[in-house]
Amino acid sequence: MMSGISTRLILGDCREVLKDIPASSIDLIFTSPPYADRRKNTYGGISPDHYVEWFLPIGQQLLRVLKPDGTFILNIKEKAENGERHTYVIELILELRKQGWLWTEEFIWHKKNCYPGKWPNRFRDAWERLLQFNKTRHFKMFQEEVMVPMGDWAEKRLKNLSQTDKVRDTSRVGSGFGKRVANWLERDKVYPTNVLYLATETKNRNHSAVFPDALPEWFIKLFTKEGDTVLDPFMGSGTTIRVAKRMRRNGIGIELLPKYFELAESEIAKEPERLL
Amino acid sequence: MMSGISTRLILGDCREVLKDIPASSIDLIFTSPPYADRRKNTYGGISPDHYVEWFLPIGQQLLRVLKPDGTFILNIKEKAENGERHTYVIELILELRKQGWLWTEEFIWHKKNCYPGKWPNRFRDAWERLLQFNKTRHFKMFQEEVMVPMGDWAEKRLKNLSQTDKVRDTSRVGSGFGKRVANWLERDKVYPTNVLYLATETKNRNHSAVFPDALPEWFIKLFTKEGDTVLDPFMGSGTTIRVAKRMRRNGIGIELLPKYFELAESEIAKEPERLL
DNA sequence: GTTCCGCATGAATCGATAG
DNA sequence: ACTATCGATTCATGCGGAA
Repeated sequence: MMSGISTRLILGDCREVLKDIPASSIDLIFTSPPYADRRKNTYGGISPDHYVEWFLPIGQQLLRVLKPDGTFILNIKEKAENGERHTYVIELILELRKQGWLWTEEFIWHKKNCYPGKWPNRFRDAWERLLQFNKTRHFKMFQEEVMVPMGDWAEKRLKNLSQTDKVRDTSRVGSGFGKRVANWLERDKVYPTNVLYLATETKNRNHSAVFPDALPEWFIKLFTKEGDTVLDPFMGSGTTIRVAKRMRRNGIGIELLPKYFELAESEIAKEPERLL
Repeated sequence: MMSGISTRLILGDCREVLKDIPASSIDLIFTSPPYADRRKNTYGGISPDHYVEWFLPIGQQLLRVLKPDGTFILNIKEKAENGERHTYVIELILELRKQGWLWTEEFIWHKKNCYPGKWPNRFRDAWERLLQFNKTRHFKMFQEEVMVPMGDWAEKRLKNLSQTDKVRDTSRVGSGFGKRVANWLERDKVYPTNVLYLATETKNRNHSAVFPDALPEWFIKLFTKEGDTVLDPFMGSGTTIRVAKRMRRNGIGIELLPKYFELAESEIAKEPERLL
């Protein structure tokens, strides 16, 4: 094939389909399972009280198919029920750890424009969890790929290096100190934090996506290189796999409902790969 | 008493002191307990593995002293250890529910300026949890008190004003157009979300763990009225109780260490109550 | 009076080194 | 092997002095 990458879309129940995927073959799993996206009737309508036991066999398969240095990002948010936040998400974290997953980090998606509404006992929910799990402590991470422009601080002050930083740097033993300072002086980008402040954009598409392209894009940049493989076992309308294709990553998307599967197929077909 | 409100500061271990506080007498508990293994030289550094069992007796007392329609806000963040996020905070949530607490909501404090640093496997941590617990589903909440002056759309409307209009507006003080702009600013208030985007406090160098006044202030406005009572069992340098005094709420602050107790005393003494 | 700039310093985390 | 200590890394903010 010219492009060198492949995009596989599979119609079916990921509890079964995942069994056919080879072990240690996936670099990044990025997914937003039902309930995070309110698809209540999918998968027979999982009740919150049975969510953990429903998810665990899937977690086991994901653990199998992920490469040792790969990463699993789970986008999820518990619903409020009877005036309380339900506990199935935090229970799931504890159970996935028992399965062998490392709970490496919890990123926050801070939604710029969240769903409107008003309730007597709570405000609008403007954030979701992006739980990071890994198989080992030494996973691939390409931090430079997601650096962001420096804040007002340096833009206004012409990238001044504080005296403290100079002293701290000078005090370190060994060679290479001058080079490091030079790098600092010319730097205009900084590493991001574990909070992603993104809008939930719905424009330019005729359906409402669960999350904006920028969300999977950020994690694909951070945890994979071109030619790596991204898996989304709950593909939905195909955002993750479509973005993966655009970024020249191999994609495997699994979706149970024909309606979503066909939508994803057509959306992904339309998406061109980025030029080399 | 002229002021009509009282501020009680108690030097001692809250595990003991709380027993002397009458049942159902507190409207709001806002506290930031020592984080596991932090402030070792001060609180003796509770180890992560024993954090839950250390906190539970305190949770029991807090449940007793809180009014049925009162609220308990717990500011906390788990540390990273051996490359993983520790689970003691989410375990604490589960255990507090077993104690009878309702886990009503989880607010996020998105820190504008988080601690710097770089590691091979994670980014800077820019958020903390503000866990909301209640005794009943029908608690006091004064949402109008924390409405934010400008929503996104109002902000955009102001930005869309031409520069000429802005100049004309400032040059014609009291003109009809100027009043309308002022009205936009005053009138277009929207309810906030469950994410608070605030900077940490860096000016107060006497205590290592100060959150900005705006943090307790927001929750005091949201969950209490003038004359209500606010409790902070881990007072530290006294931010919560000082803000409560300024806002004409009764305050009860408990602190174990004489050093912080005296600091809190002097800071709170300096703080004037807001005029009626 | 503003604006600008120098500077110290944080509820951090990891890896290496030492006991 | 396991724990305790230490050095290295990093950046937004507010204060105070200067222009």
